[in-house]
Amino acid sequence: MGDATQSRRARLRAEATAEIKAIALKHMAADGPASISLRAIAREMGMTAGAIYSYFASRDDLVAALTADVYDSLANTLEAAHRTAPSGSATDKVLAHAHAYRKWAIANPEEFRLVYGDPVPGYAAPEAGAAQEAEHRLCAVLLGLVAAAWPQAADSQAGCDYEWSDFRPSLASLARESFPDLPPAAVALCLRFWSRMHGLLALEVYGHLRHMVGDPEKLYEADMQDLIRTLGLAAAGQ
Amino acid sequence: MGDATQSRRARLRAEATAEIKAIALKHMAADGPASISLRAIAREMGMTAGAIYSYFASRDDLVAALTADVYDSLANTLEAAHRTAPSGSATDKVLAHAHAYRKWAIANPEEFRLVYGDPVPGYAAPEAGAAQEAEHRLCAVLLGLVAAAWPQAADSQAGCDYEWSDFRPSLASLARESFPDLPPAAVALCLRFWSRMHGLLALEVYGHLRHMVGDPEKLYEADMQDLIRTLGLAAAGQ
DNA sequence: TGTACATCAGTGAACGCGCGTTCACTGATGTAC
DNA sequence: TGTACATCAGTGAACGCGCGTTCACTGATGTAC
Repeated sequence: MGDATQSRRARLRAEATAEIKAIALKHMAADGPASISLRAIAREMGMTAGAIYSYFASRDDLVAALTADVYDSLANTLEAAHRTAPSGSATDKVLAHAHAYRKWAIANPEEFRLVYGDPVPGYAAPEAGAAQEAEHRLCAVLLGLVAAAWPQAADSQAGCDYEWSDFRPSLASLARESFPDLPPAAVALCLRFWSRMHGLLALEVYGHLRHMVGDPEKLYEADMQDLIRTLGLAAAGQ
Repeated sequence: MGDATQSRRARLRAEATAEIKAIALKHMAADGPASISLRAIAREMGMTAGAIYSYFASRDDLVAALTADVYDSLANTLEAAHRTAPSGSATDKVLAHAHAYRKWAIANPEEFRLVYGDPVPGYAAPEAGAAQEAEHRLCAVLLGLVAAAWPQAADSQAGCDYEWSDFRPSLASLARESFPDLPPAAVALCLRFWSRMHGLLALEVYGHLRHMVGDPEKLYEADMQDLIRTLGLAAAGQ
């Protein structure tokens, strides 16, 4: 490990790898996930097509790395939002999460599409891997949020009858282990919270709000305020 | 117009055209919108690639026809639901709309993706066309729904401040012409209702609920009941 | 009813293209002594 | 510090493939008289 020198090669390698990924995402943003092409990336980098194979063993490898990166970045973003919420109140945590999620999605629409949109054609995602692990982290963050809100929100969910068997074992066991006091209805609320953010973000990212509304953020904020209110949480300013 | 005989050719032509579209959608379901290929369609129909050009002038033409069909089918479905709702009550209309929308999306996931997911690579949608007209019809149905519910739902939206200028002119004028009594906050509610259905449906169609929940329909129903409740509408059974 | 002509769905071969991937190679960078 | 060797990013040519699209053609179906 002859530090400074060897890490020069390593650094160049890391930079090139990052550039390949960045260009792949850029192309995806323009034309959908099908347009990720090793040859096009190489062209843009001023390299020969074959040179990419110094960095990724195949196109599928690149897509897998991309996917893992994106899940990781999203999970980090949301965990950070949870940690740095202005106060510990459930309302603040929910709003911080919602803001962070939207900010990430709007700043990185390609990433959002890669994870939540159509699959890359011809790419078969590995059954278990970094993506599954990150999905786990995302669920954990959402469950933490609902757990914080549940003491105040439980009443508003009184009419919802759920059993643990309504959920897949992996989600049910995650919930029961991390938050033993939470009932199944709280897990349902967690998924509905997620979908509520997702609906507005997906419409915005895919351009369906463009012809409807000038400031999608305002609509998103209003919906989140409505959520806070109907859950019976304390208003934001305390 | 030598009826029976000439319409034989016309019928065969219509059947072949429909088959081309059906196969295109089927391929899209398997591999995303990028996988719509004239050659693959011709192969599956036992024809030569060039034969497709008897029915569509180009691949873009096929995609445009597909998109128009899908928008039309969705608009027809939702308009029918509005017309045949069990009673005229706002609650019944909202639930009928929500059911019809989900039923359509789950029965036709390819269609849902074509409209709400990634674009077909290399396809530039025409600026004005059947798609825009159908989108208009969809907005009109949603506005009708909110108009029916507004007398009861207005109170729950008291905190929402909207101006007409918050919306794009096309949407604002559609709302003001069709329902002159509706305030801007009702249009916002309309978009939020749409996005609320969309969130759960998009997650389900794209497979993100598969690892979470056994019966996504139950979650969707629960969310719609919650919506009804928080809007202050009368419960479903009257 | 029969014949001459028009229509037009479908053929088969060809075009040029961009793709992922392989392979023998070059040459600069880094390592060991 | 200098030399011999190893590593490895990148080259350039080639492969086979599927694609959209064009084009001159054939032959069955439909039309007009």
